[in-house]
Amino acid sequence: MQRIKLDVFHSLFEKELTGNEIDFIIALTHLQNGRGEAFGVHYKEMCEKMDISVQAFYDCKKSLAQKGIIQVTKGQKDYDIVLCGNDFTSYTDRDYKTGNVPYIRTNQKLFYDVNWKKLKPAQKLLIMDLLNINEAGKFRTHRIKRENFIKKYANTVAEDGSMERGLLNINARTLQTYLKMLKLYFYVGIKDGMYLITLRKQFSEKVVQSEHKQTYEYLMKVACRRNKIKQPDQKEYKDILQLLLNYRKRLWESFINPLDIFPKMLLIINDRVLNPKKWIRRLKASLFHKLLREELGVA
DNA sequence: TGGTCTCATCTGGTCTTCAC
DNA sequence: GTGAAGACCAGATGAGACCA
Repeated sequence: MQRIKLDVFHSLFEKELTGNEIDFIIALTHLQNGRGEAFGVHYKEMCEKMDISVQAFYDCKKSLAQKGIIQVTKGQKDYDIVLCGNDFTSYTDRDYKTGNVPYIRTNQKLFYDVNWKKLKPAQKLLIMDLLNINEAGKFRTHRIKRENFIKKYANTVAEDGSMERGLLNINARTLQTYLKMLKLYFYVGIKDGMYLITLRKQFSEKVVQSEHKQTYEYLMKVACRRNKIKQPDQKEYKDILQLLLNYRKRLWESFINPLDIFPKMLLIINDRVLNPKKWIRRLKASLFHKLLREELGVA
């Protein structure tokens, strides 16, 4: 589920995040299921995905947990990470059709752009907020009075002399410099004291067409790593992946974690081998199907 | 079974960047 | 120009894997 709920996103403005922390959250949304759970997050994969150092991974994980943005559970060689509040299970298909699900998609080309990594945290949050506004407006030009734009994002002085904090907690001059950067991703113009901001079409395109397929492909990868299945049979692999996609709705409605089925499958395959070190570690789609149906209570 | 190697994780320090 | 914070590097340590 490559998306982040709008209220979760809005809460990020208060958390004083670093650039890497924002990228960490976005990377998590690429791995998470509909409950905001990312199982089997491995430091090496995240380092490669985000192009960060190993230390940066641990710094981000620790810091985001301390800020209450994620909940981390240590696995054997990886982590199960929950992006707090990013649970989409309460929404129905009808909610999506009627547009009652407020969220930001994170599978757009914008987030994979080479310049994205170089941006400052406040710049990333500004872009994401404007992206959301543009999407909500069906990519029509966003119009906002210059003074309102500054008041919304930058710190300003109120009439009584007190400081009013903007969303980005920066001064107006800094915000002005950010406008140059905004032009990377948006057409930005000013007319009659109004900013006209439109997302460049090429950055709104999806990188991954099927979110569900990507979610379950990742799950398969984690299952093989955790169960030490080093060279899985490709046919069995594809069959199990297809099973997971076929049973997606039932899995969605239940609290069954498909990852729990893989060790059970290995246990049955090796029922006569007492020493797990001597187990034959392979996938068997027919057996997986049987166990999955049992777990789901399907006759 | 014990020695060796590799991997995962953490700590402390330094360098770099950037807002003011 | 400066101070603060982010990002990264080097090294230490412990756990587990591997092999003779």
